[in-house]
Amino acid sequence: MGDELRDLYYHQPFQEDSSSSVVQNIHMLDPSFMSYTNEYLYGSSSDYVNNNSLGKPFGFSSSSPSPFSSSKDDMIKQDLHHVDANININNISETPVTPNSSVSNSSSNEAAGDHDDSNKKDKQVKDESLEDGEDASKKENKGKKKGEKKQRPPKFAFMTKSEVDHLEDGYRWRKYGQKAVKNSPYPRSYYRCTSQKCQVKKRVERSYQDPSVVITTYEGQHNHHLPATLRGSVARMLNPSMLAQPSPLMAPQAAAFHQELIMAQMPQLFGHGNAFGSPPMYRQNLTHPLQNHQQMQLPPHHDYGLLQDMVPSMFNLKQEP
DNA sequence: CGAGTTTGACCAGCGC
DNA sequence: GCGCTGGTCAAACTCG
Repeated sequence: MGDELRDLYYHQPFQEDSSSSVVQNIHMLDPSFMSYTNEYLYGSSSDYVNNNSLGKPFGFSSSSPSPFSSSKDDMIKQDLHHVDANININNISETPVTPNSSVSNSSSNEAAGDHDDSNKKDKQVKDESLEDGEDASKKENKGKKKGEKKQRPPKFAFMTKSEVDHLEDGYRWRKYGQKAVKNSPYPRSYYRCTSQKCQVKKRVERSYQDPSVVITTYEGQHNHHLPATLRGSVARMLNPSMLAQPSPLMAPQAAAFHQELIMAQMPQLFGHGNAFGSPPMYRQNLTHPLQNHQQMQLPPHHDYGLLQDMVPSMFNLKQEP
């Protein structure tokens, strides 16, 4: 538990720059989200996997126990998470809470309490074998030793207020499954990166308690570049303040998903009737505002030539062959 | 026609 | 052992 909690980060991709009307808009959009973020946060994405897979919100404070706590142990677990998260916040005072997203992260060396792990490890074995073209492996892996522990890719989860379920992040994903989430009217979708040899997966589900919140969990790291076209459009589009380099305090996995978090903010930029577009427009297709970026009113002092240089360097953080 | 989505079936782990 | 659940597979389908 301790190790994974050390990897918990709160990161704010936006500078609190009053010159940016965009940022101001974000704060005005959902003033309640600060308290939401502070209240609902688990210590790690693996915690999210364990607890939220049962349809619970991303986290509960001890003062607001989950209505879906089915046992005393669950309640205790939630209290522990809350306490640990607070400790971590105190340790990382320079990384303020994101106004509309909370981030959690865990390493592959997950705590012993992650009872869901072994299940997924076996699945991973199955996937890897299939990739090698061993048709019979699917059956063979059934006989794997029970106690055998396999390394899992790092997981990284965050919540985003968004009207779209699947947030555009520059990568291409193929949906490979959808499951109903217990105690939630909203299904969970499973995506896999379409790039060959890239094992990154992500799960997307909507919080049952606050349907405007999308919970995205990533597993693994991309071993390839972003598609060039998307990279370019994103670079031209984003406010430089959003593209601040990941905090040196961030874990590698967190840094790797920094861009994802930024992109996750974009519905906030475009989806609430501000200068960039109306909510239905965004709901329809996230790329619309990107394509219409010429119409944006950009803060006068920002150097967008520099910006375009910043983006690839930031994205390069994701590459870890 | 290829790429992506849908959806029912299947599998493994866990708790009782 | 059984039922429940999360995760994945894969055939059928849709879309551009």
